[in-house]
Formats: sequence, structure tokens, C-alpha cells
Amino acid sequence: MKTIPDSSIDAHAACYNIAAVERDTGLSKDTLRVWERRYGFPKPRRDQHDERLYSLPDLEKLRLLRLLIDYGHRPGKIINCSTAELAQLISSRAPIKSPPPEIASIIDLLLQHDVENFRNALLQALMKQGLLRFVTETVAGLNHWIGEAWLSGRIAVFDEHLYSEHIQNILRNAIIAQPGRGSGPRVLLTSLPGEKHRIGLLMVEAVLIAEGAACVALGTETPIIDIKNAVPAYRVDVVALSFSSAITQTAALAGLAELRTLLPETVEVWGGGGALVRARKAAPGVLLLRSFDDLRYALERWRVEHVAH
Amino acid sequence: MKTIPDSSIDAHAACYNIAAVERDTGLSKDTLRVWERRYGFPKPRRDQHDERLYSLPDLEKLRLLRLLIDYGHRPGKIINCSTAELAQLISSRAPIKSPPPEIASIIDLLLQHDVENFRNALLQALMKQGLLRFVTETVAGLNHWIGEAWLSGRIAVFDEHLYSEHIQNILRNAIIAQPGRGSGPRVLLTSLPGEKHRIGLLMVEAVLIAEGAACVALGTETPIIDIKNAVPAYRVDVVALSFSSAITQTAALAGLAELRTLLPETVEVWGGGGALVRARKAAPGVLLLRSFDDLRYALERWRVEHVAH
DNA sequence: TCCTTATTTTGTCCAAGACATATGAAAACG
DNA sequence: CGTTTTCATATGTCTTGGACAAAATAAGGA
Repeated sequence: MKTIPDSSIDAHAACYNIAAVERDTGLSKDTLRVWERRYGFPKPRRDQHDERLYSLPDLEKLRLLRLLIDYGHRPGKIINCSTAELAQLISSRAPIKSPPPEIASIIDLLLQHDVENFRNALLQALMKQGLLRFVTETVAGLNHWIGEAWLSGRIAVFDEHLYSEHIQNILRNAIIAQPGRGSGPRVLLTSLPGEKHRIGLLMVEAVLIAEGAACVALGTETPIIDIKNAVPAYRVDVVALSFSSAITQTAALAGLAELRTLLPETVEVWGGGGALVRARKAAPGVLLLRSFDDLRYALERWRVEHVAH
Repeated sequence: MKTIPDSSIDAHAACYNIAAVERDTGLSKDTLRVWERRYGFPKPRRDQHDERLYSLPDLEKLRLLRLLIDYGHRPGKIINCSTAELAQLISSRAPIKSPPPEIASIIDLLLQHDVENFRNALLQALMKQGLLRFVTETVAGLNHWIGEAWLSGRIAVFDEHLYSEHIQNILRNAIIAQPGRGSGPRVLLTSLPGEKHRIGLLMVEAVLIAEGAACVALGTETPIIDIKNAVPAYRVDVVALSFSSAITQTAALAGLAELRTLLPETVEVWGGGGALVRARKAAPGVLLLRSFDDLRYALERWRVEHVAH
């Protein structure tokens, strides 16, 4: 059977088959082929068996396109812009501000590959701010500005990997250090298949635990049917799902709606994350959380409602 | 654009379109269609536009098939068995021996969904044994026996997710609690694209740090080209890659050989993990680590060689 | 300004064929 | 007899071009 090719074989030539491009850009194979047919981009060269081989510049342009489309641009309007024009569209999208100094100093340490001091700076920020402010201010800020840096090519893939690992270390350390369950609802926390971003999930878990809720964290990519089965097993009151911007808003809302139909009425369904901040309305019985404040309000509301009974 | 249908319309009929089945079973749309063409299963009914609508029983049988195929069965041989026969095949995979009592008691807590006591049992084991023994005995044992339980169908998907999350919490907590760099080599630790298993990587990181080496952990799935670029940036002495049994031995050895050609002679390449325990020999200049003891010997050897200079 | 209704855009699904690679069995070797 | 090599089969992924529904936009009307 054909598998994702060993990218090492052509690492220097930077050739990607359609499966690798799907994985790296999040654009489906069908979409890639239909864009080629309709718009003439991307137009990859072929190997000896007429299979598509995408170049690294194509891949970069596709990533920019994906980003702009997520932001609201239409594919047909921008697909024939040059990579430079797309990059300019992105940078012109938001007024170019620089990150606040406390964020900038941490990012500088990452860019200088100073692992030790990077780790220490994160730990110090956590100690100084406490878990709640650390998550909602420092980590959220770092995510945003590191995303910006990645878009403009100022940060390497391996730097981002290192960042993700260290944030996970810190957040999980804080999570396990917290005392046992609190007074709040039992919240099952996970993401649906295809959603691989772990940091958002850990941030939510940290906030929930800091607020005294009991969290059952299943990590990323739990199939819907297994979420359904886990709800009675762990006797949870709320199922919370996280959707990063890597997933389309439509897919996120559809997943939430499907889950809603599978769970008993007594179990609440909450959804949040980058894919949903601009969503208008969700299926009935699904609560959208567009910020960490929304999350805290939702917790408080749950407590009020369940004390009354 | 077509999306996952609002299943609330047909919630009781439990109909899934091909995208939902792909998401929940991990079988690609192409695979589902070609199975239907070749083997006659699954044979979903169609909606008014001739699009496939899979039933819940089909979905359940597909998940059993996926499980058995992962374990080594061939699709063509088992695809026309009934769901009951498949379930029996799975349960007949019972382990020959039972786990030692200290492992069994922890697994029992997981099977009873007792999150609090499960967490506490892990923490207690860590305290009692120290990081090194905890990793090489308890965590290694848990991985093995939970794998067995998964194969025989005695453990749910969500239980395994919860296990993975908690082990990560504990290991990362231990990792960050360690004092800064030690005397040993700087080791870059990661896995190649396609290798998603994080726990093995974290176990290695814990052992390295306990032994006083400085670890640059990049998490899973770092493209080879990015590993190459990270080596000078972080000035590492050793690149260590982890390969779980989910990857074939051939693929693991090929990846190591490829990396070896891309790195300068002065940087060592180490490989380990389930895929390589039975490997005979690797490419020249690649060190195979078949056990945690091998890892510790390799560290000691490096230190001896680099003190002499 | 808001709601309803056309029109265009855009992503997903389909079919059937082709083919490379994983797997397992048979053959040749040490 | 154990080990590697060779071959055949099984199996998953890629191909093309057509079709069409849902989303997004534009146009019309209260």
C-alpha cells in the first residue's frame, strides 16, 4: 500500500505528495485537485507515474491561502496573488503592533535558542502571575505572537516544537500540583478527530482546575462515539470541546451539533477555541465560549443553576 | 460546500456520511469505497443523491475491523466475518500471563474510572520508586499491560486517552522539577513524521534528565529537514529518535540512515523504541538502543570519550 | 435596516481504473 | 535447520472528470 512518502528521500529537493500537503496545510486532497482544475493553482509537477509533486514554495503559498480563507477571504479572489502579495495581505490585516515587552522578552529567548533561560522565564511568569493570569495573559499572548512570527517566517519549525513542549511541561506541572476535585461541575475535556492542538486544551484545563472544577481530560482527537461512552463512565456534567483555527467553523459547529444529539439532555455541551470566536450561533443546547471569561461565566452559571435544585 | 449533515434530523436512524465514518474509524474515504467495491462490505444505503449513508452497526463493525487489522489480521480474511465473530476474535486475544499486582492494582483503578485514586496511585508509585525506577518499571509495565488489555478489548478508547494524559502530566511534572542541565551530552529528542507516540519520548526524556544529560525535546513528528536545522541552532551532541511498534522496523532504520547522512560526523545518532528492539544492525554511525540500560550505557560511553579529549 | 430570494462560488462525493508497496509464501542459500 | 532472496498476491492511495448541495454573495422588496 502506498503511504506518506519518506520525506527524507527528497528532503533537499523539497517535494511533497498530495497526502503530505493535505497533512501540512489542512486542505483536503479533493480541494487541492479541484483548485488545480479550476484556478490553475497549485500546478505541481508530476513524478514518473503522473502523481503530483508539490514544491516547498507551493506549500508555503497554500498555507497563506488557508489562513486568509479562514479569515474570510474567498479562494477565487486571492488564489492567483503572489506569495508576497498574500503575505502583505496578512500583515496588513492587523495593524502591525509589537508584542508587549514581557511577551517579547520571552519570545526573544526562544529565537535565541536559549533553552534554559526560556524555561526559567516561563516559570518565573507563572510564579509571579499565578496560574489563571499566566494562562489567560502570558500563554495566550505567546500563542498569538508566536503565530504571527511563524506567519512572517521569523520562527523555525523546531522552535515552535520546542515552545509547545515547554508550555505543555509548565501547564501540566501546574495542573497536577492543584489539589483534588473542587465544588464545580465535572467537565470532560477533549477535541474531535482531526483537531491536534493540545495547548488550547491544556489552557482550558488549567483554568477549570484553578476555578475549582473537576476535569476529566482525554487529550486530543477522541471519536464522538467514545465521548458518548465516556460520559456515563465518568459521570460528567459537562462536555467541553476545543477547536483551534486549524479547523473550519462549519466543521466545528457540525461536530458540536452531532455530539448534542448523542448525549442526554442533562449533560451540557460547551465549545470554544479559535475556530468559534467569530461564530454567531450554535445548535440548540450547545454553549459557545468565545473567551476565557465566557468559560468562567459558564461555570458560575452552572453552579447557580445546580445549587437551586 | 457540503458538510457533515445535521444528524439531529436522523438521530434515531443513526446515519453517518462517509466523512463522519472516516473521522470516527480512521479509515480513509478511498479505503471505504474500495472495500465496498472489492469485498462488498460495508454496503451502505444511499440518500436521494446516491451518497453513502452508513448505519451504526456498520460503524461498529468497521471499528472492530480496524482494531484487528492494527493487530496484524488481513482485511480480506476477516471482513466478511460477523460482528460477533470479530468480537470473539478480539476477546480470544487474552494475555497469557497476568500483570504483577502493583501494575494490576493501578490498571484496576483506571478500569473503574476512579480518576482521583488513579492519579494518586501513580504519584505514590513515583514517590516510592524515584523517577528512574518509576519510568523503567511502572510506566513500562503499564504501557505493556494496557496495550494487552486494549488488544483484548477490555479497555475503552477513552480509558486509554485518560491514561495517556495522566502519564504525561506525571512525567512532565517530574521533568520540569529536575534541576537545570547536568554534565552529560546535549541530546535532541524527537520522532519522525508519522510517529505520534509521545509517552515513549517522555520516558526517555525523564531517564536522560535523571542521568544528568541536557535534553532538547521537540515532541513528536519533526520533519527530518527541521531536525537537521535544529542541530546547529541548539548545538546538540546527540540526536535521539524514538520509534514505537506502530512503525515498521524497516521504516525506522531508513529514517535513521537518512538522518545520519544529513548530520555532521561529530553529532551522534541514536535510535530506540519498540520498532527497533529486534533490529540486528543499523546503518554505520547509528547507535541502536534496545533498552533503557542501553541508553544509560550510551550516555556513560559518551562521557568517557569526551572527557579524554 | 432588515428579511427574502436569486445567483455564484466552492468544497465534497462519485465511479472505475491504475499502480506501488506491504505482506506472506515459496525458493534458494549458508 | 535457520536465514535471506524472490515472487505473487493483497491492499491502500492516486488518478480523471463530472455532478451537485451548501455557503456566501448579490439583488430585490417590505
